[in-house]
Amino acid sequence: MSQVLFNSIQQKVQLSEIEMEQCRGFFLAKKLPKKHYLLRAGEVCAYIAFVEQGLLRSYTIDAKGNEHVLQFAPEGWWISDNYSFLTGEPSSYFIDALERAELLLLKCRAMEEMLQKVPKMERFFRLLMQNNLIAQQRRTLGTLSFSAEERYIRLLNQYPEIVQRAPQHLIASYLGITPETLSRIRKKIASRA
Amino acid sequence: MSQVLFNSIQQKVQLSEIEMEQCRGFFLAKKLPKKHYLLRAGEVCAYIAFVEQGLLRSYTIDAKGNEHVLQFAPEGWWISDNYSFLTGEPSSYFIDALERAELLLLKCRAMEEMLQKVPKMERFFRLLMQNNLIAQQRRTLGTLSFSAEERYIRLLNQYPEIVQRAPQHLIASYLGITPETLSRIRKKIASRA
DNA sequence: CGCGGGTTTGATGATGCTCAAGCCCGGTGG
DNA sequence: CCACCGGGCTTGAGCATCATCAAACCCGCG
Repeated sequence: MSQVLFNSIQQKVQLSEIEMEQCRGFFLAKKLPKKHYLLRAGEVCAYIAFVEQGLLRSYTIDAKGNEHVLQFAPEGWWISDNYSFLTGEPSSYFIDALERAELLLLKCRAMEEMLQKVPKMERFFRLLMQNNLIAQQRRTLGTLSFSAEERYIRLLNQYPEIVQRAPQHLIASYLGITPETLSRIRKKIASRA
Repeated sequence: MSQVLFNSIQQKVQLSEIEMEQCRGFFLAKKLPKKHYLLRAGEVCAYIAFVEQGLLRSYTIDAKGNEHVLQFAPEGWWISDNYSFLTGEPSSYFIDALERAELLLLKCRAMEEMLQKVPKMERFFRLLMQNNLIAQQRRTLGTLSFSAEERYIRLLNQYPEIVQRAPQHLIASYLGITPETLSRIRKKIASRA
């Protein structure tokens, strides 16, 4: 099993060598070139993806035609549309590669089989989802409590590498502001420093 | 085991009579009068609470002294501070009762034992967390995509009973707007109807 | 070398906040 | 039973933040 994935799992549950080996078979390696899509709105999200290398993002396009970045996923992160994956309903999200990426895909069926065979993975995914939920709640509160500038600074502090690697207008979209506003915020911060 | 809890679990996993019976023992019944607290910021969140009856809410007070409602929890919902519960760190949330409530509490230790004894519950909590995550992501996108008025109307459609039961200034706080703004929005909507 | 996407800059405007005051209503004490 | 108190909701005026629209600029790439 890949070292990156191994570490990610080992942080939350202890798997034996054998269990690790058993898990390996359920994942499907995939390379995704820059700008290529893993998922498009309208399709059913067939897999949960673990990012070994590269940078992905998920986003949606709302009724007014505006794009909103939901998530960035660099190495060591998972990305998918949980709703579509769980229910089998068509997704309303897009997932694409901002940098060429190497992924480990887990299809729905394969995941179920893995959870049967290695029950500890049920616990792993429970903890994964729980941690994602905690982070998402923080983000929600952040958008309620803080100004655009404060949110940008918080993002800079928490995920500097993402701010580095993603183009600025996508950072703006993630923060829920326009590219113009982000540009002005950066100017203002720079003038203070 | 309580009927409400039974239904909530049965929606996600199939438990036998015996398993249900086994689970029951791990929960602790508690009545919480109106305005009483289940958790205060600074304390460690000792339990996950299932709401059998009544209405709870979690909120935080930010650095500027503003209150932000994170969640409402009527019958059939779970509420806690996942972060504090998982890590044992002090919480930064308050949880209190907007209506007198009947709860089933699950302490950390008891939860672990239950997961040992009834492994299906690990799956249940995984699905619970996953669904909460989906809902939370929707909320985040909602605050990015929609105006205050649109968000209020969406809340009205999705959770009319919560809008009914919670005081207006808490609804405003949940939506991330001031009570004044919500009042004006309601006036505007009424004048259209 | 020129094209084009992304970023910057400027001017204007809308949405929602702040502060202040009045109102409505339910609960409490006289 | 009534008077009063107080919290929550409403209303208004002025203001801050951020969006919109338009134009210029920058720079990597074909």
